[in-house]
Amino acid sequence: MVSVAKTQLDPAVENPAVENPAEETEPVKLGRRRDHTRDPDILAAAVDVLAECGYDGMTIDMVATRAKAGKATLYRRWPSKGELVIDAVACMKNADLNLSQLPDTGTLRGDLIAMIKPHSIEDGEKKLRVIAGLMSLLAHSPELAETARVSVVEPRVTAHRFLLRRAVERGEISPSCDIDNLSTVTTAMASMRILFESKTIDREFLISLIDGVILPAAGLSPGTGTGPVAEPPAPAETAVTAR
Amino acid sequence: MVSVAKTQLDPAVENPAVENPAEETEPVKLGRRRDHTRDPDILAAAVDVLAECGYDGMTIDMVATRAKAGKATLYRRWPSKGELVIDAVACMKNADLNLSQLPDTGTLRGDLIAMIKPHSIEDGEKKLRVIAGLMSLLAHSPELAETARVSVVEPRVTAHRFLLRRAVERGEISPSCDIDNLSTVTTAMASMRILFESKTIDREFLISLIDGVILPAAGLSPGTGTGPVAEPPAPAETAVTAR
DNA sequence: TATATACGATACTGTGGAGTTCCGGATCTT
DNA sequence: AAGATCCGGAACTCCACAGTATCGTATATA
Repeated sequence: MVSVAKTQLDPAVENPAVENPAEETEPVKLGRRRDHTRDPDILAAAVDVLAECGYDGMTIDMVATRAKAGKATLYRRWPSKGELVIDAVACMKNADLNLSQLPDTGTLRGDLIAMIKPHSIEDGEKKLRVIAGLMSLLAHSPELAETARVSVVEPRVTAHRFLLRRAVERGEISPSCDIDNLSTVTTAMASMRILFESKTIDREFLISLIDGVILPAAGLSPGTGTGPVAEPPAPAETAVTAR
Repeated sequence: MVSVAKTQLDPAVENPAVENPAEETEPVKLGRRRDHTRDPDILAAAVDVLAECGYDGMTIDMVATRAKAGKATLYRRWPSKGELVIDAVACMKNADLNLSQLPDTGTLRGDLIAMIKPHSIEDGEKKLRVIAGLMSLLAHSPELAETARVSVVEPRVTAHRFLLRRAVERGEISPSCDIDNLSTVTTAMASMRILFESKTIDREFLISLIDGVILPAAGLSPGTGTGPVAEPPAPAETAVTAR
């Protein structure tokens, strides 16, 4: 169940101007052309339904109705429910976490706190609910699992890794820190909270993770302000290049 | 879908000797009696199928066949698929993590490492796969969500919390440590790894969590306990016990 | 022995949803 | 204009599965 996604990714099939000489002959283009401006609406509707009902609870009719489209329209664009879902999950990626317009406050704690934004939290919760809804498929569909990971988990972990590496370069924390694990902790703990405990993520929880886990594990003791108040039990031996 | 579980928990309905005077009249007990020694087999079969196929992929026939039982037998004992699943999830709890026969090596690191057992890892992975298979239901069934949490997450977090508290009482780590978050980190990270990354849990990963996250966050530099230390990128100044 | 229930096995019923087809109308090419 | 394809909408087919009923057999009470 659920095989390969290709729609949305191969403009040659849709664009009349492009023709692959060695490809299967795309004979002509006659009649009314497909309105691709509707694709995002349909995919967004699919994401909404996925978040609410999960994969098995979602029906094509639900998606079509919510997108104010006909069922046949959906099947004209995606060959099956599974492929529609794969595209829907993949299109969740966009979001906001652009590689390097991340906060740069000068301290790791400042950066981590600056990443706490209500919009980002809400967005993350919804995406996690989508993942939860199709989690039973992930074990049997490595492709979907990878798509989900890249869309939801990967961007957040990458952002944290970036901030941690910069803190190392800045000399704020030791290079011997376990960057890989530390950059995953917040996402893992937030996932646990949403998926298993049915709680929501709030600012207080995220700050408790920063001050109670990440910063101490990085060798920093949390200060009250934005600045680093390094006061570990053992004196830090690393080169303290205060920015 | 999926309502209340009561089977297995009310011996009065099954035991001929017990009769509730104000209850519904249990008239008599005639004919062949139900063989309750089969219950565990059926529930175990249900857990197996759940782990492999998820809730929606699981059929009653699969469970009956695997348990070498008849479909009617299952419906004689559980009124619906949903209630069977609730009981199956609840019966995963037993396991091994008895409250206080946990390791006591004298050091936090020793205790945490002593908790790493192949059997426990394998058991945890299977249970997580079960949870993954019915995760889309958890959002709509708080009862099932709580049952799952109590069966899978709660015991492990509680065990870690116990070890951390003992380390505080022992004076090994500071009472100001964020015990609640730290006792959840390992389970959260392991869940992330299995559910999102389709990786397995191994000893190396768990030790890297202990030495890279938990102990540093608790204010301990790794190497004070027994056993090998996870290899950090930078030269460790601690006693290098090359295994 | 007569009666009643549990057992595994199998056949049956009912329903919900994936996927298909057809419709009247709109939009494109030639 | 003619023909082809799109659109939203609705009716349709097909099938898998939850749940029920039945059968021959086994095990219980009275």
